[in-house]
Amino acid sequence: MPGDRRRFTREDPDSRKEALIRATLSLMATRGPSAVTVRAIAEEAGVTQGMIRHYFLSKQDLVNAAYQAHMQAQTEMSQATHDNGGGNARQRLARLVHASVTPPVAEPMALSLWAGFIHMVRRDSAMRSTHEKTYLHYRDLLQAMIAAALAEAGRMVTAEEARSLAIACNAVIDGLWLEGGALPDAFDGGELSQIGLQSIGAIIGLTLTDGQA
Amino acid sequence: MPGDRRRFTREDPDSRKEALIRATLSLMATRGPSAVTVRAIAEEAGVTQGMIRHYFLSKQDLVNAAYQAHMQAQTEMSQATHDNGGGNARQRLARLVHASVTPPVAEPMALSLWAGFIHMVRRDSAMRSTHEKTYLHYRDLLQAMIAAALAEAGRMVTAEEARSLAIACNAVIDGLWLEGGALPDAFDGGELSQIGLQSIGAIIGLTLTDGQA
DNA sequence: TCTGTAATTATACACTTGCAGAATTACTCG
DNA sequence: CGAGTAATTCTGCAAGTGTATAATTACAGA
Repeated sequence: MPGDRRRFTREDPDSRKEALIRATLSLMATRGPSAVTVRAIAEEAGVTQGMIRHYFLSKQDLVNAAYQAHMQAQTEMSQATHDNGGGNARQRLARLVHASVTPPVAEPMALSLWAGFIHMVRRDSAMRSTHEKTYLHYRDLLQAMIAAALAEAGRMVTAEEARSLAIACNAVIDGLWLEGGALPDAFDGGELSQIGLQSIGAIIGLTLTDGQA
Repeated sequence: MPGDRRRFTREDPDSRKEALIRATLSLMATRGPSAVTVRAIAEEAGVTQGMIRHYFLSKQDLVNAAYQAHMQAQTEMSQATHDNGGGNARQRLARLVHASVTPPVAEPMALSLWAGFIHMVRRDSAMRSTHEKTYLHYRDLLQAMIAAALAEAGRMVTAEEARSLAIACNAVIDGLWLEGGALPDAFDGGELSQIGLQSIGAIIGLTLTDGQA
């Protein structure tokens, strides 16, 4: 009998891919890597499982695409924070730090995603390359902003010093991001941001907390 | 015919459990959560899969036990660093920081383990409780040592200040631990330790790097 | 040495997994 | 309107999963 087959409409290939990627990320974040099955992805995306291999070479290929999409989105979020608005270099650095340890960048789901992907990153060279590129891109951005803020205050630093400072500040940010994501209830609202600004200020020798609470 | 069945010797229950736990951790660290199957665990431990349910209620029960064993080992490692040797509070703090961002605490496998467990931690309340306890234990230790080092230098801080400093220093340590584990080849030997000591020194306002390279 | 028993192995089962290909349907173009 | 085609659904499959239980074996104590 006709009609017992599920109705469907043809959609734009890009929007179908995007739906599958979104479904993959959602499952990975909320229920972990073990829940990322072709059937679960398809259900979450509102299609049948055949679509995965129709639009991607394999499930792993879809997962890789999802990872890249996630990393790109994260990069663009921090980039936007960096570009937007005026102020001097010191104020822009403060904004970047603040944005990096508060939602939507720092949230439990982002941490879950990161954890879910990290062991694939170690084995898959394409994912590893994406990973390193994203990480170093962020750190370079941070290093440039630190150097600019210091120059603004009349302090010139060597590239080597700037690198060390960037690694240190990046560690503070990553650490707070990690702790906020792992124990979301252990910190007051704004506490992590406040601590981040103070510590990074202390490390580079500038005050970043004026204008804050 | 007799003899086509695999030979075995009866072993101490504790050593069998330990072997299964070690196998679980090894698989989780090297090949990720998806590789942690009853058959793989059994092979790694040199037994047949029946042993898992003979010594544990379920595979999940074994995984929980492995997580607890790992966390306890990590705690004991930092505890040992803290207790050992003399020196003043400032020097002991420096040793703790150094130990926390160098092997065997900070290494790629430890990061993989952490990532593999973290999404289970979110759902399983027993694991979550272990997680929080371990984390807060370490942070309290750090906070006490920071307060002691400051007191030694004649600076008294309120509990609130000490808490903030401990969170910040913990973030530096976690961040360096994370970066060292995620990109093991991106840093020179001793670089992370050096950066950690300098940054934490800057945050709390003490010099921790004398006697270092 | 022999027997009892618990440790260990081996086998079976129901279920899930990723993947492949056939069947069907919605839309495009003449 | 009617045919072609590609998107989508559907069904099946071999391999792998955790668990349950039966079959065997090593060892302790009489």
